[in-house]
Amino acid sequence: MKSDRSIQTKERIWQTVHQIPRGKVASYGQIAKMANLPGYARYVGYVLKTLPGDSKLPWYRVVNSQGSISFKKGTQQYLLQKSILEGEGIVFINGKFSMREYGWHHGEV
DNA sequence: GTGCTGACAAACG
DNA sequence: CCGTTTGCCAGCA
Repeated sequence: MKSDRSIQTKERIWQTVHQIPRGKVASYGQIAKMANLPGYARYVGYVLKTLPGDSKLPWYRVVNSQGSISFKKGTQQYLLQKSILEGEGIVFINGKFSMREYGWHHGEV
């Protein structure tokens, strides 16, 4: 069995991602830290990757700490995430955006 | 158990 | 600013 702990861990990550307000983004490491799981940045990526297709989670608001999308540039996934974020008002310049401007801090809406 | 992988991140040069 | 190295950790073969 997949241990109850890992299940709750995933749910805490889902909850945290769910709280990211529209038009803002958060890094994998930041999500992990907020979910009280420092060091689990890569695991956050894994959790999002294995989300069920019908999930309503705003996975596209999770990006890397360098202010860019973690999918390989040019892939369908990269383009999808980029267009959704642009639709929420985020401006890309050479594949990057300002974390200082769009970064989310727990507590703000 | 062992070794490799990855939607990461920070430190180097 | 960019490519590389190192640290990280659960999943999976």
